[in-house]
Amino acid sequence: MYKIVFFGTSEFAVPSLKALMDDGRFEILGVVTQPDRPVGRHAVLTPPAVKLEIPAQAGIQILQPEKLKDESFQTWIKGVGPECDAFVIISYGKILPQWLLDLPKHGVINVHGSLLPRWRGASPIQAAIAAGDEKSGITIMQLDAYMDHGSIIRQIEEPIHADDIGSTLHDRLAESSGKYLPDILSDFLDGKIQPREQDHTAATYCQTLAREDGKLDFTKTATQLERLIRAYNPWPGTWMDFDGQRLKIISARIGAEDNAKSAGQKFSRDNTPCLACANGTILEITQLQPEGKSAMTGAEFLRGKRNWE
RNA sequence: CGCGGGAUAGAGCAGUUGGCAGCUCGCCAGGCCCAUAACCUGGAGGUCGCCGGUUCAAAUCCGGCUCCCGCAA
Repeated sequence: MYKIVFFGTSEFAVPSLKALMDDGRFEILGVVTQPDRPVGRHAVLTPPAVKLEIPAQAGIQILQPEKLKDESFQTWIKGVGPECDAFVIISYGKILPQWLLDLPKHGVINVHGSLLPRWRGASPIQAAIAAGDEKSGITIMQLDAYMDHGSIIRQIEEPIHADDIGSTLHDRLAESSGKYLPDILSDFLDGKIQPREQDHTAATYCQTLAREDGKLDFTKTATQLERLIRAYNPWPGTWMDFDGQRLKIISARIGAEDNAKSAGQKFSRDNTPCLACANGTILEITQLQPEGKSAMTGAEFLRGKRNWE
């Protein structure tokens, strides 16, 4: 049995953790995840998704160090690390320092949500949809000292559909990871797979996203914005200013062009609120959400808001 | 007790000097039309989130409560 320690925090890591827990080839000596954080409107202290997946009777040790330098964590990881075949890190949320990468026998294995070297960084799924990529996928790789830079063990492609939003692609990639990771990890540890170095000249990068990044810029084309709206749904979401408030745009489609409209102009067509974008391209808003209100369709929005045009 | 918006017909919203509850849709019936998601006529559908208070009279003023949501984290 291979001994591993699992580092992971968010939903993306859950299918992989479950797959490894259920697989007799692996013994999980511990799960390292972020501390419980205040979440939501009333800042309720909430455990990370990964922690919630671990049944109490599994007897798996859970560690939630605030910092990797915490003395108790260091003592534990340095004790258990050298007997590990590998650490598996998926969506953990911290950069692992070199001393930690050096602990396990075969290093640290990472799953990244893109086909590296494309989309290194913190938001590969949103970046792929926003860029109009036709396919995405997961990369199982060795972690080295640079971000998403290590040698590739294996990649699994996943097509991006025209109606994919951030969460749907996220979920498929997470499932894909859970489905393939155990076998690939096992083969790698058996020495059956020789990792290959990335083509670093082909690397592209994406940033950590914040809510501000979701502000729609109507000097872009409707095609670009429609992709962005899907990519950023549900996180970080896209929005525009209207009536002194923030209007979240949940979904939209591309309408027939109209060169008489100027970029950013609001109008309606067939009971659907529309926005003019670059070069006369038109975005038809199908679903949106005003501040303080629940999500509604574009037609519903127009019934109450007479000042859209 | 982090800041803020909201709850009125099936949906989206108006409605404060307190005085019979409205609009745009949808729905039902009928009409017009070759036809229609278009147009015309009529109709059904509300304990105005809940509890209490003030008043001759409360959607509206006062107090308490529940739920939904935007921001922030």
